[in-house]
Amino acid sequence: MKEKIYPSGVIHRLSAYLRYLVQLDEVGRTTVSSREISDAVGVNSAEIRRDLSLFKVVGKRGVGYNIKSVITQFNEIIGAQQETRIALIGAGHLGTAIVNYDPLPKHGFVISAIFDNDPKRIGQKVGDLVVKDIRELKNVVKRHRITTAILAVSPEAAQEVTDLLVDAGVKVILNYTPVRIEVPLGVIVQTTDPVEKLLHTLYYLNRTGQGYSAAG
Amino acid sequence: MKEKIYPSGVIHRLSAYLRYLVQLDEVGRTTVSSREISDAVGVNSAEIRRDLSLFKVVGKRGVGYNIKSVITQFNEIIGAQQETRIALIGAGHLGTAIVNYDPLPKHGFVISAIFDNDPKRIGQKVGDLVVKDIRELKNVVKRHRITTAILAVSPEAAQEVTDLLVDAGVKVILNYTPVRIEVPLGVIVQTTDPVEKLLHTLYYLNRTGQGYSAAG
DNA sequence: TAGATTGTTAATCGATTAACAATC
DNA sequence: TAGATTGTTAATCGATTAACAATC
Repeated sequence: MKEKIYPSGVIHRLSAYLRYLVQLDEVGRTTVSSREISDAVGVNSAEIRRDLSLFKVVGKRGVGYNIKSVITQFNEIIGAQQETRIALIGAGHLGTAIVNYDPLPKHGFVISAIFDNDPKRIGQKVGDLVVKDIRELKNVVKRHRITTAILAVSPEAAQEVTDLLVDAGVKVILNYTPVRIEVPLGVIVQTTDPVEKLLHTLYYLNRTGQGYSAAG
Repeated sequence: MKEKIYPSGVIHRLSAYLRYLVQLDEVGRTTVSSREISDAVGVNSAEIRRDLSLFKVVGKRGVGYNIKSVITQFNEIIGAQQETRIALIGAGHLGTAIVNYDPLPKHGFVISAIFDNDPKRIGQKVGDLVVKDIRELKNVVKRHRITTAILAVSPEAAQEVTDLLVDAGVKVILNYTPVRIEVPLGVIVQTTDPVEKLLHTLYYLNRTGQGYSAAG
């Protein structure tokens, strides 16, 4: 671990750039300018060039950056070169929507197993997967060496399931429930909450008639 | 509009504080210290006090802040005192999950109408609402004076539906599709994308064995 | 060449934090 | 009073931006 760890802000922007570049690559584009990325993700073009330069990503003056090359370098920086296997907990409406969310595989994220505790759901198919009993969680997670989980269960069950995940060795939890979950040091939690986003946006709606566009 | 418009970072933290305070209020707590908020939302306690002080929110030394009072003041600052009516577009799995997401009403966000273009879904009930034909969008939005929409349609339909929303007069769009949508100046878009969050988290997972917890 | 866009500097601005007197 | 926590200062650190020479 001699590598420098960059601040959260930079990595956040990097993720946004990567997300956009993969979209461009998909439609067959080969180069892109910092100006164009700026328009798409809402970050100042000078800052984008500075970010890229920080990671030793170089472009061609007068032309722009090579999309495929930047994608490769970004994936290396983030550590997303190989597949990341994910356990999805909760086979309800949200869970089903996540399984069918096609940008995930495009970025190397694969839902490897889906769990629920409802007997009516266990054994049912969701996408290509059969819903497993939550009691099989630890075994399956260990066997498939899964380190990442998406939590799409009821708020009441959130902490209990989190404890199971931690016990099974999961290191990253993307939390789609509205509650804050407690995890030991060493486990990363990311909470996705529409309420915070709506509140944030509401403020600007009420203060300005002006356009304001946020990427994240 | 003589009021000062605060930077995005501050408002983002404010939304996170509010989210947490409402949770505390629900379980009957009356006061909270900056230290406790800090532990919950992952922001330095000095920064929290500085933020509150910026908005003229005062606490009691040795005691902390009065939760109900802070909630009221925050709602005023954000402009969330009264109900915000929301149009939900897309009655699939994600749309259904959003309708049933109970923190929304707790913060004054009410799903007033739900739309789809699939004849099999139109007329069906989702929660307490009957799914309406997307062609009724403009009429309903105008009649209910709806200014906010949540977009939970397929990526292919995203831009087309966005244009309808803009035409109907919607000012805020919470975008749950994986595509970037184009809107005119004056319309605010917030994109919620699990891919960016996963990429961001993956970086820290690969660089540190250390705990790292992000609130937003 | 002419036009476009990078890579980098230098200056500014805002965010973050530790520390502690004030005071409940 | 003793303990706790605010409110605020002062110092630091990192993010942001404009500008433009370099160069494709």
